[in-house]
Amino acid sequence: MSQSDTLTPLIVDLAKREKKHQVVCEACALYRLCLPLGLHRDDLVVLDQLVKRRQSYKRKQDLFTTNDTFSALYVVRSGSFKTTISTSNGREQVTGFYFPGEFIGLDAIHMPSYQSNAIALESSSVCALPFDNLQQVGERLPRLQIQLLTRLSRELAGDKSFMLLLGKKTAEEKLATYLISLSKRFQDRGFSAQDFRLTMSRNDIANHLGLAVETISRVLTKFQGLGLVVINGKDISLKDITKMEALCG
Amino acid sequence: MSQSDTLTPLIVDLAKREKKHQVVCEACALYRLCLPLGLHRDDLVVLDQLVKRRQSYKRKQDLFTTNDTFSALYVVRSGSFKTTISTSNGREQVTGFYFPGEFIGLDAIHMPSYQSNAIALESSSVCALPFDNLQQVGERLPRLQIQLLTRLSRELAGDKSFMLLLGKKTAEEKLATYLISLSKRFQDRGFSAQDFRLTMSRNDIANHLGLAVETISRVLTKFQGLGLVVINGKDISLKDITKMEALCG
DNA sequence: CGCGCGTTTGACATGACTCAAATGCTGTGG
DNA sequence: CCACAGCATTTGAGTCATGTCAAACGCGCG
Repeated sequence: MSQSDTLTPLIVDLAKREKKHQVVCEACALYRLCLPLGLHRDDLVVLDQLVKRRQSYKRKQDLFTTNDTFSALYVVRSGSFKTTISTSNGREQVTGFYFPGEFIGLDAIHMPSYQSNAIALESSSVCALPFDNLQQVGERLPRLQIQLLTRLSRELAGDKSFMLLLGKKTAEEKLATYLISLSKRFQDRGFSAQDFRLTMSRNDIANHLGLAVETISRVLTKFQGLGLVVINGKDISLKDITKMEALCG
Repeated sequence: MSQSDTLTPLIVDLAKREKKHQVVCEACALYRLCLPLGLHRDDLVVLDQLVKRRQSYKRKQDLFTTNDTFSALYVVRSGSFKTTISTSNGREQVTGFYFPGEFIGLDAIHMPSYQSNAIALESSSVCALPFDNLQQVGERLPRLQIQLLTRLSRELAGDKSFMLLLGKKTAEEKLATYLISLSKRFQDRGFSAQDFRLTMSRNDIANHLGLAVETISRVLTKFQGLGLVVINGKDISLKDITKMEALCG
């Protein structure tokens, strides 16, 4: 079966999407970071058909909640999200933060329901990749599957080194590591590695790093005292990234 | 291209393997737990051709080390392994334990090199899945790719809830959670959920849970005092799994 | 059988937590 | 546009869970 059989209706569809400002993958600002990377042009057309674009969420709104039936993976398009899980008695752990181009929901693949809660930290939007289709389409697009494998593997590796942070690092090392990690991620996304905005609350940071809010506050003021950072509310400026990296342990 | 083109030489090859006691996947005791699950019979023949069986390792021997070039995924066939990563200044974190049927190396997919160290805890053996081939073959066997996605996703979900343990649980809750988790894994593998052997040292357990060895010792004796467990060196017997689950927090 | 490592037990130290209170910021309604 | 309410952040003081250090014990391997 040739792919061009299905091509004509698709092009019409894509045109419709353009009208609704639903930028096709190829034209998306995240193109370089997102799923399509490594896909052929024909593959992209198929992917474009699959993606549900521009779902918007405002601050504190749930993208999904534990036990919601698993239906789609999400790619952050703008803004940021946090994911959390909880103990039976209600203690909560922030398991990750997600920025544009990053995937949310990878830990629920082939589970009946999501394994965590995903909450917007600010006004944000995502592309949804309905997983049923993704799987069918994936069988025709091996490169798509490989992209998924790569993403999963990368997040897994990240979580392993986060275990090292949680298990073996001091409060200062944790915060330094966290700031450096954010800095790198923003840099990868084409933003400043030095100046950025902490869209999550101090509470979220503390929770994520396994610390108390007060400790975050104290360490941040200490870092500021050392001239390592300048802090202005949610805005932070890393004044000596090299020295900060040395503090990561 | 029909698959039977390649079938005849394969059958000869499989016969050779049988002679060398290299049990084909279909006849393997781990069949139910391992990769082949969900594959069709024809697929299995292809997979069998790919797998390098019966690589043996003795206690403390490395399966791979950080920065070794990534070449294969491994499935534990017998025995057990731990994986570790380290800070630049030499502190080490045990990131996981692996038992028969479980995959090692998933965090290195599409990386140039392994991201961790994998070390045998006892005399153990693995099946190696060379990844170059796996990828090629995967393009012809979507079900294999899906198995891989599922495995990765499951390990990711496990690591997320391990973050909850490291970040938010007390020493007692950590150890209780750990013991229950082992119990479940052994049960899944057809072994007793009550009596099993801790193949890893107290040090490894402590390290993994973000605690000191002494703390493990103390909590274990406390659990024994409460009649929750009976401990005999590396052998442990869970005397009240329900009560232990209640301690998991 | 003995050596050495792994484990247990005890005493003490401390990093980070908890509680408390002051201060600052943000979004909302009049 | 301002003022206030309510939440987030900071700072300070005291406590505690778990770590560190030290020493005895015992099991398993050669």
